[in-house]
Amino acid sequence: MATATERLRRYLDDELGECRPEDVDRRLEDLGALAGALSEERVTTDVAVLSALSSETRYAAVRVLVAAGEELCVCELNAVVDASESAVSHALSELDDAGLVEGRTDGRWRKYRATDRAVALVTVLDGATDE
Amino acid sequence: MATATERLRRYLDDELGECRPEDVDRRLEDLGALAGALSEERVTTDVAVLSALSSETRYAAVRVLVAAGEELCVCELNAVVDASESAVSHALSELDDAGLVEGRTDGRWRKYRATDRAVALVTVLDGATDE
DNA sequence: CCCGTAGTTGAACAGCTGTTCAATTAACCC
DNA sequence: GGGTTAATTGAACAGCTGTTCAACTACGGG
Repeated sequence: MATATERLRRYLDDELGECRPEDVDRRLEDLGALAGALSEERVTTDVAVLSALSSETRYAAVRVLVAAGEELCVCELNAVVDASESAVSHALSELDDAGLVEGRTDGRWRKYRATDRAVALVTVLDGATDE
Repeated sequence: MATATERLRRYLDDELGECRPEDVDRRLEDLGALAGALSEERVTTDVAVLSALSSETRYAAVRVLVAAGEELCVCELNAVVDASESAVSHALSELDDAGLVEGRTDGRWRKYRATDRAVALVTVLDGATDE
């Protein structure tokens, strides 16, 4: 880590023309603030959400639910998602854990809907909110 | 797949009270349209982007770049991202492949910035666009 | 040209992951 | 209560992944 700080000092020296120890300290502080702007817990949560979507089966399931705009029955997802029934069930379970879908039981049918967060993420991936 | 259609038929029967073969066909068509709204290529691309962010090292690097709002030198990232220099390099390379960062060489320094897409995704994860 | 620096990249490896298979659970109907 | 249906879940396994290590490439200065 000392070498990382050394290199940063040389970089600032290069950029600023001259570099005092306090310049390095300040820069490290500024950079640390950027990294520290979100908690470790938040990083873990966000990465869990992103991981939940980084599989074609789970992503497809979420896409269908978002496109539907309302809850769908698991048997409907099984009919259109290109994966086995068991794989779809695993996918829905993990999406539920990640807070991207919400499920409810209706008799022996089970229905899922996309959460607002899933909608927001999918919308961004579509580029609809590019501004 | 025949059993999936059979179950869908029973579901529609249950939901609609009665179910004709053309009802099943129509529903399958509607569901298929939801799934088919985006191309296979697009699914692959989106999943690649999401996968690129589903690692704490890559996610942290992108978060810092987004928070910085401007390009940072690799040595600056090395100073704040909690990973080895080599791991950070691998991370940046994959993020670049996924279109989430853009790099340029400045002498022997190498600098990266977050792309608009990365900014949009991170913003959504923050909930800033929840509406 | 040589040396040192900045950063990248490939291979190895430990650990992780998604699907399959089979068992299981819960609900409904007779 | 038994049988069937709807869906879930755990374990196994093949394949994938992130970090480390070491080698490499490119650039700048003397």
